[in-house]
Amino acid sequence: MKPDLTDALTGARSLLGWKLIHDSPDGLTSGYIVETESYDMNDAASHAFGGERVSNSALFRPAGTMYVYFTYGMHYCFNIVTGREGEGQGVLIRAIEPVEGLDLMKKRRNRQDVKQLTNGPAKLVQAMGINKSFNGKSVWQGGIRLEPGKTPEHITQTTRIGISKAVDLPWRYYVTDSAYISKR
DNA sequence: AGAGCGATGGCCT
DNA sequence: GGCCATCGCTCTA
Repeated sequence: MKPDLTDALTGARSLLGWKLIHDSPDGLTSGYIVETESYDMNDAASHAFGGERVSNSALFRPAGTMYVYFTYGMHYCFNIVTGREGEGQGVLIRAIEPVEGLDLMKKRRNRQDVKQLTNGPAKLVQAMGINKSFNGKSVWQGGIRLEPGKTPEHITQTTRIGISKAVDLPWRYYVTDSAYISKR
């Protein structure tokens, strides 16, 4: 059983509710995906805009490839590639609801408040122990993986966060009732 | 509740 | 040199 990663829009919606799991040497952490954003190659806000380069090449691999990038000099963010190889599209995972490994998440984040552990793209990456070494690898082959979670009751669609181009595209999705999203 | 801002480094022009 | 798909702290209200 897999989420529908046919394209970035479908993928962003389909991934909501799926359980993201990282079985690391330090322990297992997991959470339900509650907030996502779509990006594609024809989208000026996307890292894929302008075509493939060394830094964004993972985005041009097959659906299910992970794209992990470094930004603001200190943070990493995590995407799941959608579409076909060469299309340069994907879904940014912006927030998850913590499920397993809460103590480990607190330690990695150096925060105790459960609602502050994973309610942002760089926060969940830190809490889950995701790093650059996963860039280019696939969610279908171990390490970080997806399992069916719980189907969201209601989904809100709105504009994306933290971008300066294509700001009006409503390509952000979140589980309406979730207490673990980055922004309402 | 919301605005402002510093941290910090890779990448593009 | 300037820009970032961010975060957490501080200040004002």
